[in-house]
Amino acid sequence: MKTANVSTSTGPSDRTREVPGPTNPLKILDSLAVVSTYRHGKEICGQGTLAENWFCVISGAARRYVIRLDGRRQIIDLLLPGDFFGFTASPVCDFGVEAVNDGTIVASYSRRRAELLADSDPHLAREIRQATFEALSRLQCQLLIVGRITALEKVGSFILEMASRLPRGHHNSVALPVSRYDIADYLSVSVETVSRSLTDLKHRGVIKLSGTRTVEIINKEALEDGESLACNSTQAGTRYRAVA
Amino acid sequence: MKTANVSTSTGPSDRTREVPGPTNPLKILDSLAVVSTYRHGKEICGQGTLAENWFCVISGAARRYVIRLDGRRQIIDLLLPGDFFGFTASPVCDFGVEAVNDGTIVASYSRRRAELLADSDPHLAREIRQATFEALSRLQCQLLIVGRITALEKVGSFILEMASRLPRGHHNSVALPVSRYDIADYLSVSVETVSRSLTDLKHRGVIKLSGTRTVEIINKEALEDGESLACNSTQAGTRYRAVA
DNA sequence: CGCCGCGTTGATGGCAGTCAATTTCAGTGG
DNA sequence: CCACTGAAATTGACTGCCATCAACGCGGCG
Repeated sequence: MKTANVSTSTGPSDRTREVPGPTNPLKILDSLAVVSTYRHGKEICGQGTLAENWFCVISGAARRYVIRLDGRRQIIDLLLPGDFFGFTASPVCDFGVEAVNDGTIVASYSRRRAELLADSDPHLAREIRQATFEALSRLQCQLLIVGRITALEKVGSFILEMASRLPRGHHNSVALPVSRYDIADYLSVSVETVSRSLTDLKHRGVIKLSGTRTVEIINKEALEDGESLACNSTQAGTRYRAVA
Repeated sequence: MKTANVSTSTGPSDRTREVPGPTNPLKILDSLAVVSTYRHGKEICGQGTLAENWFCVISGAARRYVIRLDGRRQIIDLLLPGDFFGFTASPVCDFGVEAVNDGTIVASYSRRRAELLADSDPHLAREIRQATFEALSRLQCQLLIVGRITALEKVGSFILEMASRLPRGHHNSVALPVSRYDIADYLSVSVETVSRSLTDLKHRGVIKLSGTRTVEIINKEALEDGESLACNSTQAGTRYRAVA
C-alpha cells in the first residue's frame, strides 16, 4: 500500500535545498542535509520502506505512527523542531512518518554517509548518540502517559508534556500542534473521550480553552498528580511493595 | 549461545568479578566490564541516582520501572540476556532497574570510559548505536502492546513478544520469566485482569498452561490478530479511516 | 503450624468505547 | 458577502469491559 520511497524528495510541492535549516543542532551533519518541505499529511517516511535515512524536524511538526492489523492508527512519537527520528534496529522502517501541518520542514541525512562521517568524527558520534537517547526518552515518556489509568490523566499528562516541549505563549498557554484525532491516537483513546476530557478539565477550572487548539494551564498541580482528578480518590497507595 | 557457565559467582549477595560473561555481544567492551550477580528483587540501578553506567544482561532477567506519584509501578522494559540498558538523555536516572530472578548476571560499564573507548573505536561506536536502537525498538514494541484496546489483546501480545525474545521449549512452550504482578505492571492492567485473561485464552484453546509460568502457544494466529479474540467480532472492519 | 507471597475466582460499580446527532469552523466558489 | 461543503469538534445515550474489593487455594519457610 505504500508508494515509492521518499528519498527522491521530489514530492508534490516539496522543495529541496542543500542549505540546512536554522534550528539544526548538529552542525557537523549539515554537509549531508537534504531539506524538504511537506504539506499537511504528506508522507516523510513510509512504513515498510528501507530505513536509509535519518531525519530532523526543522520547523513544524510530524507524527510517527503504525497502522495496526485492525486498521487503527497508533502514533508512537510526536516530532517537534529539533527532534531526530528514523532510527531503526532493523534495515526496514516498521513505522511511517507524516507531516502534521503545512510547511513542515525536515532535514534528511543518508544513514550510510552519516555513519561514515561519525566513524571519523567522535564528536558527531556522541551527538548522534545523544539524539537517540532523546528519542528513547520521548518514547519512555509517552509510555508512561499511555500507561496511566483514566483518560483524564492521559489528557492531562499530554498537555503537560506538550507544555514542556513547546514554547509558551502568554500566561501558560500552549498551542497544541495536532488535532483531537492525533491526540486520540497518541494516547490510544477515542476522539470523543479526548474531547470530553478537555471539556471536563475546563469545567474543573484546571485549564482554559481559547480556540480549539490553545490550552491555558490554570492549575498545574492538578494536572501533575492525577490524584486530584480522580472522582473517588480512595488513596490507592499500597501498590508498590518494596522488596528487601 | 546462552550457556551460563559462570556458575562460579553463585554468591549469596552481589559478587563482583573482572571477567566478562560469555554472552556479551560487545567483545570490545569486555575490558571495561564489571560483572555482578543479583538476587530476586535486588536493585541494579536506582531511580534518581547518577547515570554513570551502562549495563548488559548476561543471564537471568531484569525489569526497568518507574514509580508513579500515586505509588503505582510501571515497568518500562523487560531486560533479557543480551539486552543493554542504562541509556539516558539526562545525567540522572529517571528509572530504576531490579533483578527479576535469583542469579541474574549483569555486566556494567563505566559510561565515561565506554564513551572514551568509542571515541577511538568507530566499530564500538556503531555497536553501541545498534544497542540503543534495539532499546528503542523494545520500547516501541511495548508501547504498541500497551496501546491495544482490550486486556485480552494485551496479554496475547505479551505472550507473543516473550515467545519471540525467549528460547522456545518443546512444542511452542514459553517460560515466562516474570510473575503476574510484573506482567500487570508491564501492561498497565490489574493483576486480576492478567490472570483472567490467561484463563480465558486457555479456555478458548489458544494457549495451554503447564505450570503457572509456562505457556504453550496452540493458536498463534488468534494471538496475532486480536480480532478473533473480540467477544462481538461481528465485523470490525468499519474502523478504517480513509487517509486523505 | 501460622505467615506470607503468589495466583485464581467472584461480585459490583464506574469509566470509556461505540453509535449517533449536532455545532463549529475553514475553505471554496458563486 | 453569502451559501455551500466537508472536516473537526462537541455532546448525548447506551453497552460492556475492567479496576476494585473480597475471599480462597497453594507452596515455601521460619
